Amino acid sequence: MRIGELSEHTGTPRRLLRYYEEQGLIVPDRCANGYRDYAEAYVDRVLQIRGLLDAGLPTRIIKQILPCLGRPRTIEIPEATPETIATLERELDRMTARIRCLSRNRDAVADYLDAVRTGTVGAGGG
Amino acid sequence: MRIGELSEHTGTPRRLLRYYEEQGLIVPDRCANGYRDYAEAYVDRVLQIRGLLDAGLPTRIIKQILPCLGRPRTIEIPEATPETIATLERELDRMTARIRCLSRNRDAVADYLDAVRTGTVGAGGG
DNA sequence: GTTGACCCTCACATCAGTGTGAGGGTTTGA
DNA sequence: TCAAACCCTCACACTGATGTGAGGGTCAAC
Repeated sequence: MRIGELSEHTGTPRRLLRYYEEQGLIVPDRCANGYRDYAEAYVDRVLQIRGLLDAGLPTRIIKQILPCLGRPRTIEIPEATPETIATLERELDRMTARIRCLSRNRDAVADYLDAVRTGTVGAGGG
Repeated sequence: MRIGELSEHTGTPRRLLRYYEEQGLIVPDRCANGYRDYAEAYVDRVLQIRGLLDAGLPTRIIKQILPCLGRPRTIEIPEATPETIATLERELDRMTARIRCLSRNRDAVADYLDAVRTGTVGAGGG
């Protein structure tokens, strides 16, 4: 599919699809006329990229973790340099920390909203 | 405590402590000479702010969720305008989505690293 | 062969978070 | 009084993710 179609399917501006490519996150084929040609799988890939970006990961890191996602059975171990492994281990820790932080704060916000909705504050509601 | 001390305790550049203040995330007292004077509790607060920033939340949102954190028993319901409530509900959803996305990808990275470490790929390890 | 909807490559602009430094006051200690 | 180590307020600059537009090619429909 071409960039316009992918843009629609993923709700992502064309500009960003080109940007992700510039950052090496996606590498679409090219038609004879120079148009980008995306495989079907890029819909999920782009959605994943956007989710990770939204979660605070920079494109540089996303680029490194993308290769180990999506095909748990066909992991390409040979592609993993010791350097990449180290980066992944570091990022694994950071992601875990992020999840913990987000979870804690999410729960707190949820508790707050609960209290607001029931008009209750623990002080007895009055 | 003064800004230098808070900076040390939180590993946060002075510049950023001033920036967080500029964004309304923290509001230190001032000494007679104009120096900022931070209560002990700001250490945790700043750490929390940095965790949320790292998780992708912008200061604008952090500012809104901060008031409902830290004191689950003394929530100040009256401070919650309907607008704030709506924002919080929206952010709650987004945080949940972020957590899901991060968890899924975290697990995938963990699986990948596991496979690399055991030299196993399902293909038999080469 | 012209129009309109696509696509392309720049390239400048914006916003948030952060670095860095200029220019200057305060406090502490020799 | 002077120096060192703090603090202050600007203010410019960078990076990363994104918006926007200029200038121009491609292709299908008329």
